[in-house]
Amino acid sequence: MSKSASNGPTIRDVAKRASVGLATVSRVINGSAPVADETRNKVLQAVAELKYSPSPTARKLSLGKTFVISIIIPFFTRPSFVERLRGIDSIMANSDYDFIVFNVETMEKRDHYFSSVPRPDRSDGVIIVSLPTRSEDTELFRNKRVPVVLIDTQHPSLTSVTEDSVQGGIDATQHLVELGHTRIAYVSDILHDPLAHNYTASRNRLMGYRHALERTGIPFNPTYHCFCHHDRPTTRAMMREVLTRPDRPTAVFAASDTQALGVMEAARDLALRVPEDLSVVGYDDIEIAEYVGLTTMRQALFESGKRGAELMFQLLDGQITTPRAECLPTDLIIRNTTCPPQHPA
Amino acid sequence: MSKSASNGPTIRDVAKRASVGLATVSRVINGSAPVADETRNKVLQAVAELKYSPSPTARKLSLGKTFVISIIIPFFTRPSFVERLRGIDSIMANSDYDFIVFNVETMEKRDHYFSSVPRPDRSDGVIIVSLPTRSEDTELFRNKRVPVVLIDTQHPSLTSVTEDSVQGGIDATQHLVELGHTRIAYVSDILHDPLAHNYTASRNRLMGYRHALERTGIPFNPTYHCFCHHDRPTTRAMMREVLTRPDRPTAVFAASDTQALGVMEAARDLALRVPEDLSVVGYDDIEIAEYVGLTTMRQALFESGKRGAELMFQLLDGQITTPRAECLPTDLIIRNTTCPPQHPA
DNA sequence: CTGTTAGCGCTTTCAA
DNA sequence: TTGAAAGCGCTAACAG
Repeated sequence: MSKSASNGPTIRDVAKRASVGLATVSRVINGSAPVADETRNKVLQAVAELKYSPSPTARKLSLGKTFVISIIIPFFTRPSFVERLRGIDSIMANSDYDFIVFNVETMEKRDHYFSSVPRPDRSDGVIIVSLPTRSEDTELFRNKRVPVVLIDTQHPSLTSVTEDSVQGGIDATQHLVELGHTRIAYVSDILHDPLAHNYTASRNRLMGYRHALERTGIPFNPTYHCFCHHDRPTTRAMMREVLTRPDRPTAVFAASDTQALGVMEAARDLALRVPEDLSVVGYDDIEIAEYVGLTTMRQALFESGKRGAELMFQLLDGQITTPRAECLPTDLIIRNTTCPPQHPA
Repeated sequence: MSKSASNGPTIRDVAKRASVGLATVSRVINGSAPVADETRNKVLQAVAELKYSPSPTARKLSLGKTFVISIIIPFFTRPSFVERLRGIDSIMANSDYDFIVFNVETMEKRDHYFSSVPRPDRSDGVIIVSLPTRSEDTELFRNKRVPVVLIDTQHPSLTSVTEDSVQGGIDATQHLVELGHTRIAYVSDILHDPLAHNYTASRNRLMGYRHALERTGIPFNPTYHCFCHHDRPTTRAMMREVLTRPDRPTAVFAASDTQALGVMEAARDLALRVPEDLSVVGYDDIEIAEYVGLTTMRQALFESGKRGAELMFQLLDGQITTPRAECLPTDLIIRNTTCPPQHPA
């Protein structure tokens, strides 16, 4: 027996009032089978009089669907993640589905959500943002038979939408190289922490960075790869060290705008002018980047969320059967934190 | 009959395997009644072997609960809203409840969500952030018997947590007055649009502003109340006009940091130095405020979300029976965008 | 302490 | 075209 109080009219009340069977009510409400006009009207009227609207929960149970898409996302609070979420929302809001956000800030949370969220009676589908998946994970997903789409990461057996971070890394570095810089630092998250701001992407950007360097004949200097926890104050502190080294870099490519801001703060602390004494390029093009005039790689953040949601619906419709990996472009937005070095090497 | 495929083991499978009645399984799982140790172990083992976990949907239907708290929030993407959301999440994540975010960006959406979301079979409770409620709305909520808590707005019949915006407006203005300013502008959203960034709060801050002015004997000058759509570019454009007026203000108090940034951009456009030529104080203390050294009113954004969620749980527990209105403090953070005017009046 | 049974509100065969 | 009835997976009386 239910604990709940009287919960508004049920389909049974409507049927009674319209003097029809309750299956008929269901039929007119869902348009799932033809109903005589006259009957339909009676039902519609009863619905109106009772202000009836069907119970989502009962519907779910009967249909064996949940009508929820779960989003597993780290630090949903950070600007770039928020933007992706907004893209997802733009599609979701006009559907029958609700979405539930699972915010991951620790490994335990990650593991917990990875195993508890993708269950057919919990979510009809799950979108995973910026969280690398191992094969054991995907195995699990497949067993549970819940469709999954990845945003910002990839896996051979899952459909995904990513930005080309390797190319982004190349372009950003290339820009600095063309300006004449040779002492170019790369600052990123801690690359061996899968929960870092952006584990996979940071690694890929590093690859792009190294590639761009190498093809220009600039040797990769490991001491120019600086990494720390992904936040402004930490980055600032770290860079204060780096920028006082005798061979301090004349340019830095940061794996995110947030870190780029930390770099600029450090420069300010040391009275280094940007861009004259130090060129800085960021990554993401978050809203504030424009305000501070930061040169940065723009990612299709909103678009990635939107596209991910669209792919999810196609998966749900059975329109996609084999994993599809989409890749979104990335653009260098040149503003005024980069210029040729004062003392070319 | 269900459309769904085989959905994993059910309570019945467990019961069968453990050779007990299915009520017993329910009892050990929920700890809802004493069970003999031996029996319990048999059940637990069966659960483990089958990797059984109960269907949330069925549970909901049976219990007449949804285990979801809905959040109705405008522009959840903006920094200050994100911060409140994070506060809500901090409490929610450790509960049995999921939360669903309904993002309001138009009046239609608002009305739609206000009437469709607070239904007992859709949400066990709803938290409404920064959206004014009329008595017709609260009437509706009461009829539906869904507990509601308001964050950042108030209503006599609902429990709420707000910041004291009037006092905040007073303090911000007072700071400017004490510095010696007399030509102080107030910039805000469009105050007659309930969907403005922050309808109620903007109005209250205006009251505080006027109050602080008046008690110092500075007459309120309506042309110093500037308002426009809540975003940086628009504010920038508007302020470019205002700051070229012959009697241009020497200080501005902006109803949000975002708008304060727009003001500073306008100043930059006109080669006005901040704070020497123009003092600026913002509101919110969003993350970037520190980076740009903005003097601003810090609100307990995260805290408000956290507190709101806590109140919701108390409501759900029946610990609160009559509406309670809590008010959070607000602090002036003085950084370096304010100083005495160059040409005191 | 434990099993049986009756719902929760809906969708969908199956007959009529 | 329509109604009766079964069943989705679970909880909670009610007996035993």
